[in-house]
This record gives sequence, structure tokens and C-alpha cells, in this order.
Amino acid sequence: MINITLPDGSIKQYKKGSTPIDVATSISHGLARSVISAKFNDTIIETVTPLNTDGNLTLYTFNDDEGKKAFWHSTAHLLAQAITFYHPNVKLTIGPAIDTGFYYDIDLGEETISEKDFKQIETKMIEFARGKHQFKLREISKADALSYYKEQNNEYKVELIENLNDGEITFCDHADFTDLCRGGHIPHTGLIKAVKIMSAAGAYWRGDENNKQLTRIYGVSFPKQKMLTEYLERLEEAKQRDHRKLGKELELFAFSSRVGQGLPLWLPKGAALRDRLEQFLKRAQKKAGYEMVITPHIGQKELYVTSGHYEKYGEDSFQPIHTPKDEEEFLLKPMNCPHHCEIYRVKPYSYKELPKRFAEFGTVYRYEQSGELHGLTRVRCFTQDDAHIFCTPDQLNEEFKNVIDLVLYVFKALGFKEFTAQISLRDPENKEKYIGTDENWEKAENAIINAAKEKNLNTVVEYGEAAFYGPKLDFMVKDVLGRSWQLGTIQVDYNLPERFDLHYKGSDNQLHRPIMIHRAPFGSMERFIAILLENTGGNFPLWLTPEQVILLPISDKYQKYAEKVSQVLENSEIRALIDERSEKTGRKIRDAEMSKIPYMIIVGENEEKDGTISVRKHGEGDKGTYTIEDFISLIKNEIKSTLE
RNA sequence: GCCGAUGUAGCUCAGCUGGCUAGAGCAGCUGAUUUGUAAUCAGCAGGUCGUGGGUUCGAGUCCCUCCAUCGGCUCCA
Repeated sequence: MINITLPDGSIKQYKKGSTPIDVATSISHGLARSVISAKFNDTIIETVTPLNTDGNLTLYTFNDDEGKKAFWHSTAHLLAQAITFYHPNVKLTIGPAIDTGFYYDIDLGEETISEKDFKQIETKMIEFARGKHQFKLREISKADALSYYKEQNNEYKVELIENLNDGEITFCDHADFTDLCRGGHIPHTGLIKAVKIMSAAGAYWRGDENNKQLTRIYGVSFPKQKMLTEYLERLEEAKQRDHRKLGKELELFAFSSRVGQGLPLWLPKGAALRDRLEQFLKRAQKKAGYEMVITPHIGQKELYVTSGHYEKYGEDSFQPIHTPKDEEEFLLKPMNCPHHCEIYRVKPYSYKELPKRFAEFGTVYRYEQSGELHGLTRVRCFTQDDAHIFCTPDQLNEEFKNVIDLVLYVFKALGFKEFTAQISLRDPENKEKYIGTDENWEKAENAIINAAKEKNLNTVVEYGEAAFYGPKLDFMVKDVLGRSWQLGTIQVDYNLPERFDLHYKGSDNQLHRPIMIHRAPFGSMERFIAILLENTGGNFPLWLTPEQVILLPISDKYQKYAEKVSQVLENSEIRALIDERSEKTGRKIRDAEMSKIPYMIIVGENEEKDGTISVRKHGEGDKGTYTIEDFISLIKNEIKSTLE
């Protein structure tokens, strides 16, 4: 007998060789039917893997992330089976589960698969699924595994197997289909009731653009047809909150192919909103001891050779601007750091004057690859809410933590509750991609790790995500389709101060090297506003929104009174407009609701007589009658509470 | 940059396998209506069907080029 500990802490005895399904059956038949994956002592196992020792067992259903993973990974096998049915000569590579389903990367050779083929593949997958084929994992020797795939001329699987250890290699069989696989499957194909192939895309083998590009087929699957329908409906709803759609509808920004790809045009409402965000941050930065600076949009090529940016990105940037003078070359600035370093160099500093905090809303230009451009989140011209803090080693920790506080303050004021604090370190395998000494990198990385820990930030570590001059603490927020974007960022840099030969006079009367913190709480105005749009669905906080109040006179008899009320609101710095059309009130309300204006004020005979207003709140409905004074304090209080 | 897809009026879309002067709703304009918490009625106007080529008696529809956009990959100072 073996002792199995379940997640609730209870310990039960089972016969040696019992499977997770047996355990589930002993608890309830309902559970046995819905269990699709299991974890034994921190290892994901099959639901039919015999348990031979004491240990902790967790059972998963489709409601658990681990269950979904097994379900979707198993569906990837089914996809591979269906594709090889129609295209027997393709080469399979890998087929993992992802957050939103699964994919399979396939070398199709001369053949192609496009959207027209999806329906046929889905139908075949469901047909195979109905066969209720068990997923059976079997061990295979490295030699046998290699010869199996060499016979198929599948160099991809051969490469994968060559990197595995003999004795740890398994194949998974279901029906007459076999695939190299380490496990993590649902009991049988029959559980898969609904399948949708979402898209086909190119993907480089092993994520390296020097390798061959494979065809990646994305899909999603569910244990019930209804769940698929609901999933697709949710996806459609999410697209309604796409910042590109909302930005157009709310008249915030636009693009023009005549101006150029990735070069956003800010419309009046968008420009005003962006300005309010800048003022908000300027106030917070002033309190935190920052000083505003302004630098040119171009700089001599030499500046970027000094910083190292030219060597790293020169080829892929907007190419130098030439002047009538021979050999004179200027670059559109792709970042503000070199300019700010030069500001630091203007005069000598004593340790007593540090830290210096130079802030600038600096517009930069980067020639992003055309395929990378994406609404306002990835553009070729954007404005960073940039600042560079020059400090002594003693001040670094305190300064870094203060910046974390500033970022958290900004996120809180704008309602970003869901974010990931990502510690972006250099890739230890590819140190040549970074400048500077190991010693400085270690210091910089530890500074970030320690400060994040002291602030009790919940962090994840990503290797290879550092900037070429230093590690970063990145604040990641998801868009409407679940894609993660870097907004706020804080970076520790020992390298640029060296390259620009920056120093300060210490208490020992010697020259010392300052440390530089690069930071941008928004990241860029463009991307921040884009993600804010998607997170709020266009319902901005009251202090930020383009129009705060719209006045709806019942008929044009009450136009004068509406104008009077509007004037009073304007005097209190409340942004109001009047719907002067000769439409019915119902129509005006409908249009105001759709334009997402937070407050509607209806005025007619009753209001004019009593000197009051009728208030309606967006999304909530009639709020009753107010005096103008009470309404103003309502607005003021709401704004105050979100900004505290 | 690469793979796949899309591009018809300001917006959302229709236009079958190529065939008479390219349609609708919303928005716009004009007029009527003077309106009480999510769409008042009528009329008018609006498109070189993304661009440039080609095939054809004939192209919004088929082929190619380029441009832009969308979903991925790679990249992201």
C-alpha cells in the first residue's frame, strides 16, 4: 500500500500501482470523469501513470490552468494527426499548449495551409477525437527514437532528441499516430468536443531568424461546444475595446499613410488628454525633486558612437541626416540618455549636490521593423516620460525605491491593478550582446533585485530582457487580447557614466563615477494611453477624460439656461459641452452614453425654474436633482479621491 | 524584415462562379418637429471599389507590383 496526500492535507491509502484516475474514482465518479491531468510530487504525470511510492497528488480538471494545459497540448497531438492525414510528407516539430490554446510548428515543405483549409482540419480533428483514443506514453531508447525520425527525414525531431538523455525519452501514441513527447496528456481524445483553428503564421525554428521558417498553426479547444462559442464571443467583445478602434471613435489619434507608417497624429482631444497626463506626472515629479530639461530632437552621430547606441542600432535606425557641410552627420534621437549625460557634463558636481534628477518628455524616433508596428503600442515616433538620475553608490538603493513608489503611484492613479513587475536581466549565455564589465553588471542587477525585494514587489525574473547597457525593472500590463506590454521601466546603468566620463567630487576630495538610473513611469505616452484605453474601454478617470459633462437641454427653449450652467462649470474648471441639436432627450442621452461622457446634465422647465440640474451618470442612469454647487463638489470629490 | 490574411462612402458592411448608370444602415447636409432619461420624420448629398500594371468584348470581382492594415514570428535602446 502507498500513502497519497491530497491538496486538502488528507492522507489516503491506495494499492501500489494505483493511478490518479483510481484516486479520483475513490473520491467521486463525477471527479473521475472530469479529471484530465495530475501532478505527483511537483511533476506533471498522465492520469493513467501508476503511483508506486508515497507522495502528494493534485488532480486537475479543465477549470485548472494545469488541466487546460494538458487538454490543449493533447489537442495539439490531434492537430498534428489531422495535418499529417492530409499532408503525409510534412515534418512535425513541436506542439505546446499556450495561455490561449495551443500551436503546432510544422515544416510543410512545398505545401501550404491557409484559412481555407481550417474547416476541413477542424472536422477531421473532431472525427479523430470521437474515436476516444487513449494517449499512451511509452519509453524509447535514444537510438530507437533517432532512427525512427531519421527514417522520416525529420531533422527537427532528430535535433530535439539529440539534446535529450537516453532513458528520459518518451513517445506518445494515440490511434495510429505517434509523436515525440514528454507527457502531460488527458486520458483520451473523446474529451475534446470542440476545436477551432485560429490562425496560421510563420515561426522560426527554435525562435532564431537565421533558421528555417516553419508554419505555426494556432488553435483552441474545449470539452463543450458551448464553451467554444462563449470563448469566441468574449474575443469579439474584447476587440470592441481595441485602442485602435476606440482611438478613432473617440477622436484621440489617427494615422496617415502619407505622413508615414507608425507616425501617430494626435487629434485635439487626444492631445489635450495627453497633456493632462503630462501635467499629472510633472506635478508628482516636482514633488519628488526632479528638474525639467529640454533637449534637441537630433544629435551628432558622434554622440551615439560614444554612448554605444550607434554600434548596436545604427544600421537599423533612421539613417543620418546630412548637412551642406561635408561629413557632418546628425541622427534623429532614438533615446534621451546621451543628451542628458551631456547636460550632466555642463558643470562639475560635488557629492553634496547629488542626486541630480533630469526629466524630459522626450520625443524619440526609432525605425521599427514594418511588421512590428502596432497601433499606438509600437510606433516609430513616440514620447518618453524620461528622466535620468545621477547619484552616488550610497544613494542608489534609496533613489531606486523612490522611483518604484512613483511608478506605483502613477499606476494606482490610473487604475492599473493588474501588472507584473519583471526583473529583466542579461542573457548569461550571450554576454557579448551587452557592454560593460561583469562586475558592474552584477552590482546593477543586485541593486534592482534588492530594491524590489525591499519594496515587497511580487516579481518575475526574465533573462535576456535587459537593455544592452544595464538591467531593468519593467512594469508589464496586458492588453485586451492578453498580450503583455512594457509600460513603466527603471534601469540601473554603470556603463554610460563611464562612456561619457561623468564624475563628481567626493568627500575625500577625489573624483568618483556617478551611477545613472534611467526611468519612465508611463514608458511612453503613446503606449501608455493605448493600454489605458484598452483597460478602461475608453471610460477614462474623470480627471483625465476629454469631456467631463455634457448638458442636454430638453428643447432649445432651455438653451440659455444650459449655457448659464455651462459657464458656472467652466469657472470651476469642469470641462462641459452642450448638445444643441433639436433632438429628443432620449436621443441626446443615447448619443452621450455612446460617446462615454461621464456625466449628463438634463435641463428643462423644472430645472430652470428652481435653478437646479438633473444629473445622469454614464452607465448608471438617473441620479436625481442637484444644485449646481452640489454637483461641482461631487465632481471635485470624485477627482480628488482618484488622485490621492 | 519573414509567414498568413484583409483593403468597397467619414463609420459598419452587402455586392453569387467577371455582365446593364456600385447598394444599405449609421454619421453629414436641408427642412419639418420643441421634445423629460439609450435612436422623431422626410428629402438631399456622398465612392476614379487602397495604388499601378495585366488578362478579357467587358474587372469591385481573375493575375502581378507596390502601399497600408490585421494576426503571428523575429526585433524592441
